Amino acid sequence: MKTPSEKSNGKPVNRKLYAPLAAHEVELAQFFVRMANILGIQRSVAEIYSLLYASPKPMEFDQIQGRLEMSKGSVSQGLKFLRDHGMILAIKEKGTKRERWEPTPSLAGSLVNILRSQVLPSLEKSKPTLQNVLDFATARAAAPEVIERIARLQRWNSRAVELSALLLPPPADE
Amino acid sequence: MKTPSEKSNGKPVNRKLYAPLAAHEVELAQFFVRMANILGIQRSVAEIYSLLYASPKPMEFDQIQGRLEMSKGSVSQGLKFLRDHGMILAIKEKGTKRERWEPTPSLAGSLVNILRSQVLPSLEKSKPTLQNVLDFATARAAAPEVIERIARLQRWNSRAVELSALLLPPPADE
DNA sequence: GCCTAAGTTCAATTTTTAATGAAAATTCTG
DNA sequence: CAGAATTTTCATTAAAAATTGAACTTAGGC
Repeated sequence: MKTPSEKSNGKPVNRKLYAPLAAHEVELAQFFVRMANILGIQRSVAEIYSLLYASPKPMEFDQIQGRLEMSKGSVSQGLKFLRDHGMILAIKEKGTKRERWEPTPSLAGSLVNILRSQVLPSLEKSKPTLQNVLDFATARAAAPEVIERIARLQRWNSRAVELSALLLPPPADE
Repeated sequence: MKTPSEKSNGKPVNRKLYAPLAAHEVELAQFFVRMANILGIQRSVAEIYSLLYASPKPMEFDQIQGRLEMSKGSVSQGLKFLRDHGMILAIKEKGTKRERWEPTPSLAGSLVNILRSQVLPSLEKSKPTLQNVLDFATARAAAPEVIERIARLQRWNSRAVELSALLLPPPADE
């Protein structure tokens, strides 16, 4: 007969196998969640990153899932996001199957990656939109002050795109 | 007998009284909604601002509600947000009861106000949190590299707060 | 000072976004 | 290359956020 700590396949359930978060881990997560909110990044991603950030050694999938009591799906998606944005690195030891994860050394670099992917696309997408608006408004003979306002917006947006591209240059390789 | 365009109090319903949005107004709203997303501001607020921005003259409550086909509650809350962040100004003409609204001349100033209220508080709230984390971690004799990471985070945060306070100074009066 | 028009508030509802977990896909390992 | 272990995918569910509208409040006109 199976104990409650076993699934039908005999594999032990994660619950209770991993230590609950320590006080400093909880507070650090609060910090990262706040920062993530500003950037429009979801809580689960911030929690994963925070855990890795406070860990003295790289962590593997099941540890992350167990200590955060989070679903497999969320861990998988969270790690994917962090990987895609260059925020974590895989440490692959020979002889082991599972990968282990740690934060990339440069948090600054990670931030730049995030900003580039979260903010720049919106700015760039706006260029043609604003040109359209200006064309429309001109064609309909809108009030001159309105046309001037829109033109100002367009100049702003262009400068913002240029500035961002300068501050957030794409990585040389990849 | 009442027509369908009248309510029981005899006051005409707004529907059909106001022109639907023109193409350039729709596209401009898309632009402002995108920018609002970056800043974590809701769609309805962006739409109201956009409408005022594209209007050659100040607009009153009912016009805004009618042209955007938006509820009274949303218009009221949206105008409150825009007012509170110095993004719109009330034009009060003598002899009229209703106020009319227009965007403040300086969009740059408005942006600064938004950033100050949306971003700064998170940065500032983090200062004590990070100090706590550091204290906790030290007390538990966490790994030195973890302590170093957290200390670095704390220095970053402090500098971010200082820099923000510098770039986004509070208005002199009010 | 009453009455009505104008605007605000907030509980209920709708919409949007994030998390879950079972099934599918992939990847080592023997 | 079979088979198990690990991870990913994605339809479903749950949670969070935004919107609505009716009741309430406030401000002006008479």
